[in-house]
Amino acid sequence: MKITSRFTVAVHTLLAIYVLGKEYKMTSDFIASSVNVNPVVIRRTLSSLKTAGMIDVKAGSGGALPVKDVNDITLYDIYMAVDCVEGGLFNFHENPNPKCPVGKNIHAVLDSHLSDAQMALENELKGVTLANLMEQLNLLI
Amino acid sequence: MKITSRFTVAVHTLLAIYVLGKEYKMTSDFIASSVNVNPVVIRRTLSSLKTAGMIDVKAGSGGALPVKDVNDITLYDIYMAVDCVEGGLFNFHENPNPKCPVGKNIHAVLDSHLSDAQMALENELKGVTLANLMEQLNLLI
DNA sequence: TATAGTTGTAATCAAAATGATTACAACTAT
DNA sequence: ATAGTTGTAATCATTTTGATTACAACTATA
Repeated sequence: MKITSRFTVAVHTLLAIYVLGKEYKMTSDFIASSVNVNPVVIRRTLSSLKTAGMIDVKAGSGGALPVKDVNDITLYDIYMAVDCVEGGLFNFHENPNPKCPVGKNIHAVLDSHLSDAQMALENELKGVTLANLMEQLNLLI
Repeated sequence: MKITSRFTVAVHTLLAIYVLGKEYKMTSDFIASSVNVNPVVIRRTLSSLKTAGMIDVKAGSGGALPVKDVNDITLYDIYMAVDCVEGGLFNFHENPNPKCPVGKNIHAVLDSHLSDAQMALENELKGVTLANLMEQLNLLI
């Protein structure tokens, strides 16, 4: 299986807010039409990003506003904000047989390698900031 | 979401075959009781591993046998053999709005970074061989 | 060659996760 | 007071997963 699209939706949402926020009021409806998903999906995303301290949203008045500096938001931060891989990236079969020498030790043998692989992925995400993405984006607009 | 347990099941299966194969006949039933899943799940796993050229299984006579050298099987090879992330590790929202400057360019901006992250994970898996795992396992048995 | 023990695979099922959608209360600016 | 929002619960359909049943096909061997 794959990592939930909540992640790319959240990145898209932040880019929209930071890039278009001065020109438009960034309501969930507006963002939803850029991302092309249901506005409720965006409201949930905004809620996560707000909890993570990246943006501000107020019920009633509406419109999301940037809070954090673009250099202080990495892809990893966003990935964490929307709970992509709670409890580890890899699924593990539940009850290996403890009476079998392999079943008994499979976790001891495998866990650290899986964790290393997950960390490698996450470190890569830590190396990309929203500022980087905006820089790339501005060259294309 | 997470990477399917087919992967850890396959690693467990190979370890069982390579470590216990001299002592026992490695039928799907036998392996299933070590992994603690349904024998059919193991037969499907064996089928994938056979297609990848790692083991041999014959209908009728039964019992899986090692084919490849343990130094020539990495965690990445196993991960590929059981199709963990066909079509990319990350889900992407399907139809970003091409009329929006962000929607239009979100793929151009994001794809390479996601691909880099996936490659970082996979490179880590390439660095671990079945020989490494067996070495660790033998210290514990 | 008949048989017992396997594998290969299709079909079905239940469970879990995901995202879509509806609905509506609560809030805020004007 | 109102219009436009957000926040969130509830429901739904879809997809994916792994479990399970069932059975044909195959092989060694008695």
